[in-house]
Amino acid sequence: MDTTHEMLTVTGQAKATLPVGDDLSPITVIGTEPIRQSFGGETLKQAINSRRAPGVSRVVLNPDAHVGYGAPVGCVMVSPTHVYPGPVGVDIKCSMSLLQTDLPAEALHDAAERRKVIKAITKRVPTGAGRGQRHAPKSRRVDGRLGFQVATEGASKAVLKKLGIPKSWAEACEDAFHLGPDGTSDSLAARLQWLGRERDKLDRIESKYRQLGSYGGGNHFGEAEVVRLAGGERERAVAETFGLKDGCVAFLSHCGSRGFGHDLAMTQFRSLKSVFQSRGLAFPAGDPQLVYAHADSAEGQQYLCDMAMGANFATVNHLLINALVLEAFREVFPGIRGELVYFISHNIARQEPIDGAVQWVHRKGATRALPAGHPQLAGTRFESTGHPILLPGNPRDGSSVMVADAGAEASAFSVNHGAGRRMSRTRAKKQLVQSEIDRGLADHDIISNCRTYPRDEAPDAYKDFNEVLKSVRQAGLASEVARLQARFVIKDGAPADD
DNA sequence: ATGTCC
Repeated sequence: MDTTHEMLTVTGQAKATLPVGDDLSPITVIGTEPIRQSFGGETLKQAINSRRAPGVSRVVLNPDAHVGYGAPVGCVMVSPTHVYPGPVGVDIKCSMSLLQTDLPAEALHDAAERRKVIKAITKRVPTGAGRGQRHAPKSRRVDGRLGFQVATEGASKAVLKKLGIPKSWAEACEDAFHLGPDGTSDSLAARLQWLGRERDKLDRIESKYRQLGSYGGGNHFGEAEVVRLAGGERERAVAETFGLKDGCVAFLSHCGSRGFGHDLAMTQFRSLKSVFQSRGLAFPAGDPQLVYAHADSAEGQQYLCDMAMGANFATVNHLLINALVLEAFREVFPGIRGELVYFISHNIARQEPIDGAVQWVHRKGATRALPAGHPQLAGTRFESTGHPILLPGNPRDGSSVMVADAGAEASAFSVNHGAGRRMSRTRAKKQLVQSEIDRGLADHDIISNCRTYPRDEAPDAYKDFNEVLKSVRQAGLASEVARLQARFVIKDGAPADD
């Protein structure tokens, strides 16, 4: 145990605080004892740096926390005045989505049937860096004009119609579209036109539009699941509102804004860094990755435009993937129905009422968790339940659908975004044995599109998901509504021969 | 996360 761990003051079974000095309120730490012990010293240092950074009013560290870009992945950083691009992250609006079908789980009993669906999906939705639109039919080809519309309008009626996405799915989004800081999409259009002219600022931007409807690589994935509803009466009622169907197949996706958002984020890091340097400003804790802007400054407004456009791209990317996945399922199982349960981000800054004031809530690898009655749910179909929280665990131990409890206020209305890394990619590749990973998944009758499962993405490269979920429950943040059991996984990796 | 080192 190092010095920083000794500074953790335990305030509940799964809650602690970490003091940061200078009369600042301490960091809220969520996690059972074993989870708190799993935090590395560098992770805690990044959390302290974030809390001490200018304009920051509050920081929450979640059970899935690990080292990130400036701030830990798995943290919430709140500011009434400042925006922080690093703590939004390089994959702007990286998100989870869940598609519920009415296909009974038994239909996927035979591996041969699952192989057919895998093939139908990978034919439509590519994986891997730089990949996109390999076999998109003309009707769904994203040219410069449609790409521009996607970036500036998000999931508008016109965009959904052009891409053949059901218009009702916009209502199952945390945010279906993002406007510029002036409250219009005109500011986004102006900004995008300017970026398009500055070739050194955003190179070959139109080539990135064609990645719409693709997964990418790393920890992104698509996964067919069997839905198992939790036992409680209240949980059953909530599951019904969410549209979850016990014993039926659902499809969970994890991806973000691909090369488009990446380029916008990297361009912002570079330009804000040079603003700091030219003005002789010090980086918070000396870390350029914690570069920031006042939300109402010219730089802040430009960042918010770029974040909004990355977010719009990520939103339509997810919705298109879900439409293509449903189409793939229907190729194998004609006539089945599918509805989007929810689409929710874990890399975004949003304005929300926190501690009595509207503030910028930066969720970096953290999921919004608004309980029943929260003002931002007024008028939505989740007003009286809270919205669905989609938490990927790992294919072996499952994933979870949760709903926020009133206690979520303690964590700035946020929970974790998954299990969180236990070991670095390098360590995982060195330490984990390929044959054991593949056998472990085979033992659970889980197949994938990969010949061998990526070692750095193996279940054991991540923290114990059940301990993470226990942390969330014991801290009083959220309750489990359903568990998702993986039947097959789509990931970027060596393709299986078939 | 990212045409994973222009």
